Amino acid sequence: MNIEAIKIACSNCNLRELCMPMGMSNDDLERIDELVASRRRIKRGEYLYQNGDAFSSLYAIRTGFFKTCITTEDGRDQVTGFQMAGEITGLDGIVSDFHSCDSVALEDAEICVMPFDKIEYLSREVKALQHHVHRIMSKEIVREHGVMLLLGSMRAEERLAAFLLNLVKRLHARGFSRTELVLRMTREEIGSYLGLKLETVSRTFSKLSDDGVIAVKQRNIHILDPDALNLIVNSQTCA
Amino acid sequence: MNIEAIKIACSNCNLRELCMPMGMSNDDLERIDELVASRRRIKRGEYLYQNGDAFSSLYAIRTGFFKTCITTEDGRDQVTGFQMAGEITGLDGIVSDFHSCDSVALEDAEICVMPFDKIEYLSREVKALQHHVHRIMSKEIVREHGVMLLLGSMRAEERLAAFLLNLVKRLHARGFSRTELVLRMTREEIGSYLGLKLETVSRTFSKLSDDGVIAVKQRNIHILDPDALNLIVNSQTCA
DNA sequence: AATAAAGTTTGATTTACATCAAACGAAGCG
DNA sequence: CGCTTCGTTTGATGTAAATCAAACTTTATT
Repeated sequence: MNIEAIKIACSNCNLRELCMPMGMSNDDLERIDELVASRRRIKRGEYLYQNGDAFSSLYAIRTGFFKTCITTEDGRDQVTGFQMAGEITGLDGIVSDFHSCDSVALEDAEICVMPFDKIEYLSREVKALQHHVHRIMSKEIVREHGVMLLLGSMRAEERLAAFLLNLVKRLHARGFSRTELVLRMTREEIGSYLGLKLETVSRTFSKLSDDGVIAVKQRNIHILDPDALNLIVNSQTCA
Repeated sequence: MNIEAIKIACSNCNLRELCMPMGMSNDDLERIDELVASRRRIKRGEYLYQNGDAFSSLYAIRTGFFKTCITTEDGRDQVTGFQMAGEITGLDGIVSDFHSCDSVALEDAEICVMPFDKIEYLSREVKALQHHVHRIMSKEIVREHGVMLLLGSMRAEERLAAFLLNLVKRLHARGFSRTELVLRMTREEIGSYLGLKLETVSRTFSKLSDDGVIAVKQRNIHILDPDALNLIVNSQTCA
């Protein structure tokens, strides 16, 4: 085993518990290491994949931050998600063998390329991996249900509160603060994800700031009153 | 092989091409028949599964029409999808072993129960089934991307037009008319799915009807001008 | 068949967010 | 370093859809 092999082994990766199944035998762990064919560095603003690209692999994010978005013929644009270290992207390509959205790096990033035929091959051999793949896809479906609830029935302030709570929760699971976060995306990208215009996002940040719920310094957000933020999400004003 | 066995065999099912992988050997086809543990009849208004129920199976719809919806603590309700014959429901339960939404029959229905451990077992043996399961989940993810676009950036008229076109497309794939459809859901359920209030849905139906694009008689919809309907979806007025 | 309940339509009014507009601040570039 | 570009904030105004309300239609119940 040479240095290169050590470098790209999932079994040594500190993100393993986020993107790989847990509780496997050493034997299985070794096999899983075969999954990652290569690593790739993506600079800020570059595409990991684009709508129309042939689908070949899923990607595990090692470092950096991505957005996925769909663009329609008539120029409409919708951010469908934000992905961070330890998360998997590319699932949209499986159904048709072509990607149907764009994945863009919002900061310099490094990803692990996992050829999907390898994933399917190993999934047939390693039950834990098979179930893990199923869980990842189901998790994405459930996440999108939540976004539908947000877009379908929440007001601007609720949407932004839910968004911030979701981000900080995921960051906390990665060892970051429960109350401090740095936004990697613009107000416009937040707005696209939340079905709002950037002015509304900006105004809503100001409102939450005025109310003493959060402190906003550019893209640095400090959650001053987590309970208040939770309350905003879990109780529509009108009921 | 007795009569009962014939009755519940996927290999004889006229919906096979919709919910099962194609191009399998007879050998594999026979094994797939093991998937369906039982059939279940669901009356209109009854739950197929509910939020909090233990997850054990995916369900293939043989006849009837379902909605899935999530309900929050504060009483908000969001319809996340409508499912018809040949479609699979229950995917939300995989990630946590519990269902996170409700599935409700909108008309008397019959479904095939496919225990998920059987699916995983057979997926390890039959490549075509494995890939089929992956494609079904990816397809659901891509569908939800479309709903996010709809909820995030379309106006009421565009949303309803997109909704009708999607329904009629799926119905046509099942041998029904390209221009006539019967809505199985209320205006309120349509509104919940589309992020609109029932009054807005009703008004938008009236508008499309006044414009001669569709004819509305209660829940019977006749698409008079499919091109106009397409145009409504594919060109936002303001650009 | 009578009555109640559920669902739908249409009108009047309100409102949350979009749009238009301008100024300001931060960051990238020659 | 100054200039340009990009992103953000804030204000004034407009509008699509929500809300409130009432009449009407269809479907369920006794």
